[in-house]
Amino acid sequence: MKNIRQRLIALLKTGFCAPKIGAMASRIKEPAATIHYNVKKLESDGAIKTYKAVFDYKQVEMGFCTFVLINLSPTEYSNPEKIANELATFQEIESVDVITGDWEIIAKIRTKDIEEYYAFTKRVLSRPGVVKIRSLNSLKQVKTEFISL
Amino acid sequence: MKNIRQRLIALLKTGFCAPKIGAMASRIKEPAATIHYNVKKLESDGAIKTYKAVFDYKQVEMGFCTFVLINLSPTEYSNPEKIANELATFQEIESVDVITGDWEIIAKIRTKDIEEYYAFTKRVLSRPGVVKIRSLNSLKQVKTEFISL
DNA sequence: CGTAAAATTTGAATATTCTTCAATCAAACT
DNA sequence: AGTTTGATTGAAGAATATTCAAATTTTACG
Repeated sequence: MKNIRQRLIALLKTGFCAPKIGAMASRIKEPAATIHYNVKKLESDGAIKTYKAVFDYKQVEMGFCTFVLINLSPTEYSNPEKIANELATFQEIESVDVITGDWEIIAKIRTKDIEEYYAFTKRVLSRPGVVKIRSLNSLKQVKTEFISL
Repeated sequence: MKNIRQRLIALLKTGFCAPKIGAMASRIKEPAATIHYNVKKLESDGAIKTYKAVFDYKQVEMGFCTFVLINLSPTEYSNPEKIANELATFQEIESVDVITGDWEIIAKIRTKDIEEYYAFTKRVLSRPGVVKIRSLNSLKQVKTEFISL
């Protein structure tokens, strides 16, 4: 057993998928060549970033989900995207947004369990520029990535 | 011109994609039949929910992104999932979670612009059981669905 | 341990689906 | 109206996925 499963999950999480031209063609009752043309156009316009899989994250070691609100130090206010971009590099982070209101950044984080989450906060969230964080822990994931669970 | 584009976006947002067996096979240097077997296993285990496209949402009329924190009335505390499930039915809602802390639910919402968002709040978020909401507006989307933008 | 059953891996044949292309049609602009 | 650009289409060809039976590995259990 070569543990191919874990490597496939890593690949499918962000890519290695393709549109089903024929299935869409029959769904909307247009010729496949027409669908093909329109999909290629979406791609070349840059409107489509990637094709990927959505998982039942509990089954693939990413079942613990937390939203983290982050306050930056005043020195970072001129460029909140710097820290946002740093956070975005971690594969545990599903999303990062710079936001309005009492907090500067919101990040959505997926780990296996609370222990891994604790390790992640120590490793990643404790960094210069981050002065305060608040964790909102997901008790129940009802919908993710537009997919109801 | 049949405006096929919009219909394709709607389909690709939640499905109508498939894994690229051959590309993954060469990437991790294993036979295509092996990759095929493992992917089908992930699917039959229910670990994979769907294959879908991720968009540059600004280009597809979903550029305005808001996180909404929701307080429920005490009568809903016994079953926060009821309202969470109701919210999940709307295609504007990317994610819904029941959470710990000062708020019961967090939802991520995508609309074309602030006007559409305002209409959405009036139409959807103003409902029995929801007693208070706070909107955190995204100023800059750095990463979504594990994809850096 | 040892053995049987179950699960996984694999190459090669087959089946399915995508992609291309030249022709046609529609829209936009002078 | 005429010209250019963009969109649609059927059919041929190219590429990719799927199946299957055999070999191998892992797991379960006596």
